Amino acid sequence: MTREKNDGPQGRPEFQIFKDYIRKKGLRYTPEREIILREIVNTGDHFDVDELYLRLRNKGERLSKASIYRTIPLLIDCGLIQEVYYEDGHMHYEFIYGHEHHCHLRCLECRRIDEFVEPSLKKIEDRLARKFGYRVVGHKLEVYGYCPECRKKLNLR
Amino acid sequence: MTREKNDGPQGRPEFQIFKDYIRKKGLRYTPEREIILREIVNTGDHFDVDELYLRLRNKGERLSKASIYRTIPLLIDCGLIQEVYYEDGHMHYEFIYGHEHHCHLRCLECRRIDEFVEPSLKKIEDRLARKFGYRVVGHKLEVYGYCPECRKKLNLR
DNA sequence: ATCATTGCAAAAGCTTTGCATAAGA
DNA sequence: TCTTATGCAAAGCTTTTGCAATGAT
Repeated sequence: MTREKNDGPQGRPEFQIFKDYIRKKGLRYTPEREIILREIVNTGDHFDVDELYLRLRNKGERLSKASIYRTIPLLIDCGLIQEVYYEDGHMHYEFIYGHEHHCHLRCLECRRIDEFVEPSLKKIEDRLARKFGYRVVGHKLEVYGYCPECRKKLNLR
Repeated sequence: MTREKNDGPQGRPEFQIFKDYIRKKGLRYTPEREIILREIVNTGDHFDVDELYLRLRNKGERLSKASIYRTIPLLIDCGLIQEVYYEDGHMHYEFIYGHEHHCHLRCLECRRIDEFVEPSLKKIEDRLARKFGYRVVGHKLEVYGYCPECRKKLNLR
């Protein structure tokens, strides 16, 4: 019986990736680290430290914010999450493993965020790599403006 | 005799734009505000608060960091500068007035930043506007990877 | 038995703010 | 004269860090 992507929380590849990363670095796979990753995997979206901390607290988990701050660089380093943007005085992160690479469209008024896939960026990357001699590994595109609702509300074109 | 773009510092349109903005808002055009804008215009590139503050101090200008922090939102609001990215624990800004809209290509190793113009993003904006019903006003694209020098140094493809 | 990790509280660093004084308009 | 702006220092926040205790391997 082969393990599938949704074969129970611990069967998800994210946990194996994290474990392998931790072991390879000679670190330790602790309950706290697993709890943090599980919460990120389960809610599978954007998050920030404070919000993640409160969510875990409300579920009765007892762990410190310091542990979250110390775990985040590890999760970034093994490619499970990434920084998305800095706003309201703190960083916002996003769970990316297994998600098709996407970009963000954000409303400047209500802060709603839509996601979109833009395949042509691959070509742009290639062109830049050639033109500047870079080894390109990724990009972040954020398009901003006003969402349909706020456009109406603000009487914009 | 018509005023040209480089007809002395005070003849540059940036100052007029800032003055008009200040007046329109019922604020006051102070020496401190002008000194800050002049430094940004003259160095015409990326900057952060601390660096700008030290540069002005070294030139013998006596003004406080608080004034810089209070002036920045005004300069953003009238479109003379913009936030570029948050790194090393603080925000980085960029002087944009009169600069062709460009995107950034950054080296993850040495932090070098190259700029490039990518006209196809206009089409992407239009497509998104139609598809999501947004009124799109701008975008930020950052492509990252390793510059030619660091590629060699790190032995990357 | 080792040595990394945790929680806590303190420290650090950037940014904001309260207040008395200065100074545009 | 009336208000806004400035400088300073304190406060506010997020994030980092030192340390003793804990726990993974």
